[in-house]
Amino acid sequence: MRALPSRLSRIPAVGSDEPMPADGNEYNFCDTCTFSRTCLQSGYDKGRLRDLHVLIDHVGPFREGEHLFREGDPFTAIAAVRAGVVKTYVNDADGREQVQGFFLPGEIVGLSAISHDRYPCNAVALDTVQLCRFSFPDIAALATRIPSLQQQLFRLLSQDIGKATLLAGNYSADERMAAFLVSLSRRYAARGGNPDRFHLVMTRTDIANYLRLASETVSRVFRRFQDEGLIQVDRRDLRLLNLSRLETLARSVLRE
Amino acid sequence: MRALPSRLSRIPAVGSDEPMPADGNEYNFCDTCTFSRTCLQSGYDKGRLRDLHVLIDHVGPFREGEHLFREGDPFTAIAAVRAGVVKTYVNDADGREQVQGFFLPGEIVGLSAISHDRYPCNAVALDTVQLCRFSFPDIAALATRIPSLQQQLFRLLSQDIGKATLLAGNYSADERMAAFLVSLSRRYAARGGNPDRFHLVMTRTDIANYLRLASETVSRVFRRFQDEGLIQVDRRDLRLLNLSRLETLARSVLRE
DNA sequence: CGCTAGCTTGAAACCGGTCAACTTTTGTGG
DNA sequence: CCACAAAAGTTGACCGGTTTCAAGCTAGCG
Repeated sequence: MRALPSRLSRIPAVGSDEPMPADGNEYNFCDTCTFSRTCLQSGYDKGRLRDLHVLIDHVGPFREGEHLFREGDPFTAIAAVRAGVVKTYVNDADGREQVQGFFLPGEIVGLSAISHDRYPCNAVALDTVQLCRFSFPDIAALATRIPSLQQQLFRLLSQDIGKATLLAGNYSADERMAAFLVSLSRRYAARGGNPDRFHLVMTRTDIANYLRLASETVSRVFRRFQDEGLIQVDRRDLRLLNLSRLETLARSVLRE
Repeated sequence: MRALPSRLSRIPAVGSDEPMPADGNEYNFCDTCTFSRTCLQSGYDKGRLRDLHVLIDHVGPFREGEHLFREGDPFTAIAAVRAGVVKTYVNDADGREQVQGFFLPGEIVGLSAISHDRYPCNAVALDTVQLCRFSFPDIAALATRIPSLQQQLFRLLSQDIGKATLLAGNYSADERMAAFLVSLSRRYAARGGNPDRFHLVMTRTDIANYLRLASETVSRVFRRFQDEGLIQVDRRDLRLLNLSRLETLARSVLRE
């Protein structure tokens, strides 16, 4: 678990549900907030930056197992993960859990809810989670005045269509697992982490439910990958020993 | 195959690639254009309606087997299907075709391209296809002035995330087929067609590639559904004899 | 007529799921 | 700190749905 940036130290203490008060004098954009980063890159004037910033509620921490929202809750906001990992899932007809995605710091949760007025899935914290929460109606309204913000929203939504398409293919257990590991590796690396050594915050069952495999299969593939020298697993700690071979395996899933 | 509305008779003849000239005097919104319909419903003033309309290129017809765009083509426009059926697909590493979707009249093709500057898939006409083509940069710019248009775009994108998630589950061949048939039925019905009798424009292989099954499996399930009195198939002509049982089968896939 | 693409049907193989037993880890309370 | 229980993970044996392979069928078309 990486340490939080110092500017986040003013976040309300554990258990508090209150949004962070907007600070008119000192800007406290968080590094992980995709919107903020995008807008900063685009070189916006202070006024509009302030417009964006006042929409952001810094909420958290949520502790392991706490729900950010549940299926059927009225949809009001999307959220950028600032710290921790979020899992979204639904329960199918037989009560089985179908994991829809894992969201690492910097990634946006709740986009699939936009077309409804209620969340279509549950979101739960897998460890200690901090969020930037945006009122969606407000940010959409602001987007009408900031074209690049609108564009960013379109891009985020469109990207998620592509992601959702990935695991829809009928790939083998090996291909799925390799793609999962490569994807995690790249996403951690994109946030400054180590691309070939990280900690799995999710259980084997979570991974299985995400990849549409049985948890036993996940165990067996981990085992075999280790025997073949591709990875080294010690409980949740993972080392990717042969990233290029994993990428080859994942190639067809990730479409490269 | 349904007859085209009369107002489409002025469309350029077969083989022409030219967009339909914008007609300043007489509005010729097509019934199938989702954007136009939405904006009409929202009760917009004539001026803005005109703004939207001048963005629309009426293109076509494309004949069976003709490509609307190919993977890697520069992305410029999304398109509403006005008539006919479009199939989108990619070729995976082994050269196998992976069908991503079928688009009936009124549906939008190309949304997943927004996050890139190139189309991430191929789109081909399965029969004679007419399109309304929108320059995406232009329509996004217009959306900054028409909030409900922006909202409509957000909703369309978000819906596609949900759709893509549907077939990602590990469902049985029966569930997949039932969901496919029910979905087609509803989409035809939404456009004034018969919900329990329609023509499949796609081959068994297309269906199989879409549902991630072998084409033999599609054949066998069709057979069994017919033996069980659920449907009646004669080549591509299909009757749904027991829609409610099909819906029950499809329930877990369609999440109801 | 015969060719071809699309489709159907049967038999066998296989991948992954299910079931069951067991081990390891984690958490809790005395 | 230990005892105990519950959760998570591993491993093996078996089973079943789908795919694969192979052969034959049908409709459409030159």
